[in-house]
Amino acid sequence: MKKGISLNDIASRLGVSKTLVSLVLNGHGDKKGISCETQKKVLALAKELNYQPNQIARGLRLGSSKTVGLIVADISNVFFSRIARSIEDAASKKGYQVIFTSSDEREEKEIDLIRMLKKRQVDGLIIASTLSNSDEIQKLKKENYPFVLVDRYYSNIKTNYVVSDNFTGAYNVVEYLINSGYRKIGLLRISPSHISSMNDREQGFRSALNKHGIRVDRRLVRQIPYGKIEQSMEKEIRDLIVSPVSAQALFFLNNNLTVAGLDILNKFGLRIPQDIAVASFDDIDLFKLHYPPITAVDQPVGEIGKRAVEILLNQINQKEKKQGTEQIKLPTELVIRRSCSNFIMMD
Amino acid sequence: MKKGISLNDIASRLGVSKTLVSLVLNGHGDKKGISCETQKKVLALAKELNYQPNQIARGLRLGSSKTVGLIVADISNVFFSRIARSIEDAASKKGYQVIFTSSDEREEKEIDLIRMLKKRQVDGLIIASTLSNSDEIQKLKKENYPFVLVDRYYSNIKTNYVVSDNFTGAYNVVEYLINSGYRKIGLLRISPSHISSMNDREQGFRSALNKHGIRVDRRLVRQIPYGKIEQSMEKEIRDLIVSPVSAQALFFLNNNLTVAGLDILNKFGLRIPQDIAVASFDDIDLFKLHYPPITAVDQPVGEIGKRAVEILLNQINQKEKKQGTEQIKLPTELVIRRSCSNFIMMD
DNA sequence: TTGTTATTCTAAAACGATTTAGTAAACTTT
DNA sequence: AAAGTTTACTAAATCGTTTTAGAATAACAA
Repeated sequence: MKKGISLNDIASRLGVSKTLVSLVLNGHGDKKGISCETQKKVLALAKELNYQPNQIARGLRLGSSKTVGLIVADISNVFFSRIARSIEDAASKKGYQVIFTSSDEREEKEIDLIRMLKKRQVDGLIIASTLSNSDEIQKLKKENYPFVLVDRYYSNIKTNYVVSDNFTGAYNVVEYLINSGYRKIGLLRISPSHISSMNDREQGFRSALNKHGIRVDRRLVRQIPYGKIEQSMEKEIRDLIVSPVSAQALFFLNNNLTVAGLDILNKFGLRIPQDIAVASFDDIDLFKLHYPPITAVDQPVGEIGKRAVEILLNQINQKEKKQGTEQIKLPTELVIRRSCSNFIMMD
Repeated sequence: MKKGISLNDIASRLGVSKTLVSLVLNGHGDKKGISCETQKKVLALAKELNYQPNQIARGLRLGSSKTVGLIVADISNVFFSRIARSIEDAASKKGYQVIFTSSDEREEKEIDLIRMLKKRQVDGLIIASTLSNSDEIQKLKKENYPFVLVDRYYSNIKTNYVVSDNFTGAYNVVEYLINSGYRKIGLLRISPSHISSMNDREQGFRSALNKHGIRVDRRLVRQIPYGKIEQSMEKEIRDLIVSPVSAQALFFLNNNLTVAGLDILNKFGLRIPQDIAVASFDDIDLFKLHYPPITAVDQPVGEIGKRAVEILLNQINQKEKKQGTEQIKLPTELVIRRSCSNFIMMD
């Protein structure tokens, strides 16, 4: 492979120093009193040779790679890929590129990825963290390494984070279900149990039930391990619909669960909402087109990414001054469709 | 922010040269005759200080960043995010990380991204290229810069590529439609017209019609600009169903088109397949769960990513020897569901 | 002539690793 | 004891930038 053109190549061809070339190309020519003529020559040759500065060398010297790392559970999950997209857009507007990685909701893998990305000198991290033990995040904080959590946060550490208001989002949809006449609402969530978004949603669920004087039947709350959704869903749903549990409605805590759940309901020949109502956290295309369309809580995905980048770049660029952290909870939107129509006003 | 531990830090604490430290940590200690004792000391201290080599410095010296760049139309599109995921997995197994970027199907943006990634010294590129003019790709080839095209290729240049067998995939589904009794089949594809995957699919469509003695009515073939799918779909479908065009079936050439199309069909109150049949290239979750489930051509997404990485890393690691290129067309699978049941054997 | 001040440019260090080409000391051989 | 061989290590160059500190020349004033 042809090696690229370097500052040295330009300098030696023109018989000047590479200092001069660097100065000119970085626009410091006038300030540093490089003659107009010389500047023109340099610029012309740089253009002719299509000089592209080596960002690795530049990064080494400047101590910044103009790169941020992103760690999510799975980049092929719509929710994360949409966040990723908005992160890419926001970052590239500021001259940063993004390295995407997937932790598969596995703690060791996430820790490895953090290390890997630090070795690569990314200037900061955006993490949808899956750690039960937040030591690694503590460490980042202690080192004053720039990072922002998204989707999930740790209530015991004060860090930057940008998440949806999961509690309220869940509260609202459950309240809506209750108002539609449902009492026995099954909840399907992802384990492990330390993912804050899942917990907040579950709390929203519990809180709405309490508020309306409905006791939470623990048999109505089901945990499904990430990575085993397809395998476990059938059993969980069976357990939920069987008497005496007899769930009248199912609330799935993310889009993966809902998709898997719909598949099983379909397989069981259960009609929505006549036989069982369905609501989902996370709104995706499918829910709009599904028959019947599925009621869902829409998260402000684009905004999450955008804000996360904003905060991260801020922290990166003022790394010296130790500054405060930002905690952001963005409102969700309840998109009412036809998967949990009122018992009475059925259409 | 605390700066990381460098070779020098370790060396000076132990009163040895950084050469020695580097040698030991890279496992060349024995070969270079470093005493066992000294090696132990070095390893111990490196561990204690949690030394992590600076990959940027390493990359500069070694001329390789252990990073590959990926350019797709839109990372938030399921098709691409799934490819991306398989690329990430395959690459990370070999110690490479991936920088993901989205071109939005815009040529200038793609060219910018190629330049950007080269400046960043990525060791190679994987591109779902949207260029009408393949000069930029030619250039890469001439420079012997390692790259692999995915999803789309250029028939006028011999490059590495990994794509689905789009022609056959389309041919088969169209033949299936014909055998199911449909004659007037509308085609909805993405413009611009130089995307090879779209063209090959269209050719497969035309070829199947010809084979069965059906003349291709040009009014049945519709181009929809990328980025204006939502806006254009309504008009295009209206034009397709109106007499005398009167399409009996619609074949959408990618998942975005299908999703938008289903939305419009639903809006028009058209029943599938009673009023109109539907088939899609690209199979996604939604089609399985849609009512009725949509017949689709499934692409071997995971395999595309895996093979692309394989070929790319091969080229990277034998960059000296100029080698041949690999052209790979992977078979697709026709997933028959209920969106284009036979006119006669309707269920 | 000498000293001062611009003007225009450059040498060299630095970033942190790898690697080539050694060196110094100890030990072996004859 | 001289020569050769091991053993255990290191100095310095290198990758391609940026940046500090300063040099060389010319122009000007005294």
